[in-house]
Amino acid sequence: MAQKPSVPKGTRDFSPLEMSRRNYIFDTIKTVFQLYGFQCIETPAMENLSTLMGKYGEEGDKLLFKILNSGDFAGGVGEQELLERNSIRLTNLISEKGLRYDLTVPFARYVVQHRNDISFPFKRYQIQPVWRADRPQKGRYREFYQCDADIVGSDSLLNEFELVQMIDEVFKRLRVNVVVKVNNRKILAGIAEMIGEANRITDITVAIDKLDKIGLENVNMELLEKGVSAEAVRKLRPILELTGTTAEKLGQLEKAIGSSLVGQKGIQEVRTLFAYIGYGKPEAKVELDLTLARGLNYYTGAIFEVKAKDAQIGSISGGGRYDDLTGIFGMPGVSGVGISFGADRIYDVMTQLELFPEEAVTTTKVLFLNFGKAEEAWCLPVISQLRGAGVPSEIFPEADKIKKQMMWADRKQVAYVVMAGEQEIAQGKVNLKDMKTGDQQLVSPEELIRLLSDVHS
RNA sequence: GUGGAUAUAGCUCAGUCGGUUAGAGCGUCGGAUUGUGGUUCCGAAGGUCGUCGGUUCGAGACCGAUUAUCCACCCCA
Repeated sequence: MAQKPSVPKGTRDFSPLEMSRRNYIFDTIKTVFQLYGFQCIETPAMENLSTLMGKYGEEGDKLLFKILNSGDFAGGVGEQELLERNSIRLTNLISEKGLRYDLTVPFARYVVQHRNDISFPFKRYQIQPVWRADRPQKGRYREFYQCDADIVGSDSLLNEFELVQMIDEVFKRLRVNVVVKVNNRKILAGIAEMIGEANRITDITVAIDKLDKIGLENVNMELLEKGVSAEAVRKLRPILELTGTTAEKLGQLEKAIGSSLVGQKGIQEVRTLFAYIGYGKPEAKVELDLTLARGLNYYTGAIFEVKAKDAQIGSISGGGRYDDLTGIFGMPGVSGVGISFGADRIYDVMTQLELFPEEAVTTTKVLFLNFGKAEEAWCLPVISQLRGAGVPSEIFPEADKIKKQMMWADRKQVAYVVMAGEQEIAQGKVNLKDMKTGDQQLVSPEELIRLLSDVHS
């Protein structure tokens, strides 16, 4: 046997069924984005490496897919560099482009590059694949889609609120039960400041992010290992153990870190956001989670994360505010806030919970069986009329056995089959079969068009 | 980058202590039924047991290497 073909690891094919379901998710997200006034843009799959490198930390750089220069890419490499075997230097010589790692950095580049054509605040959405060279595992791919919505050029917390509303709306429409977790980097900074470890904020946030996964004791151990003082760990403990309503948590937190300026600002922001949320009355549970940290280091204000209640798959959506993302591209002082829906994980959750409605499958509505040349000639004008009326219709291209044609219709999940053979045509009618119930009725072509273009669609 | 597991038909997997000719279910194809699918019955096709080497009279099974895949960690959507 020939070698079995395959796709690169972490990548996937999508069948017609999978695609109609994926499009159901994409369409829902797109509709909600547009409902809130976001406009669509696209950026290239590849970016200059100079745009991407250094934006995702040292780890991130390793996870970038690099594209080999075209032509004689080894031509410019000297003996010296080859002998050195320094991968990073060598990479710079033979690759100057990479596949995008997320949609936020290309968007920042876009904003800087097109600043004269954009009127701020700029609300954009973008639904495109991104690539990461990490090791795939459950719910984790090397090629996956992100659905991002960001607002840049506005500091208002109304934007944060709008994003929470959109999260709520999207998951309401998809019928996925979620918890929206909210936190604020400024509060985390305040905490770090108060326990006397202000410059260890990254280590601290990364560690406490794991709280619900590995427990308090392990978090403390990790903090100590990273060199955070025992005194600081002791001080941190009561803050991590805060309970109660959001207002109660904030009250206690204020006592604990109120003397930190940045901490106080954070508390204020969260209060304002929750006040807005109070007006919006979202269906999903929105809660303040002080242990929510999120990895991306560019967040400076609010951070969001969405988890599916009934499935264990990690976060299916997340985002936050970044005060100065465009600064690295030479455009300081532009604040942005955004969210990203992980369509692939949402798909996995919905599959697991069987949440896809039947209508999510897009297929032919009616198939005309093929009885031969004479019947074809009679059917084709009827099919044209159906299509004209917006009914997805087709005729089986071969005059195969009826059984075979029926089987094909069944597998394609066609809703109706029309049989117009010699008998029916003699009466000027067709036999319409409902594939779900098996019922058949003899109708005229006019009735057929009326029936199929009717309510059902 | 670190650790663990797996690899047998298109798919999911069984294969006992190393012993004759490699097993099932599902799927595919054909037929029962030349104008009726999703249910039933009958039949058929489909395998270099991931690859290379070793142990042995004998290897799908044991050992080594290699490749691929999956899972977990790190990190993340």
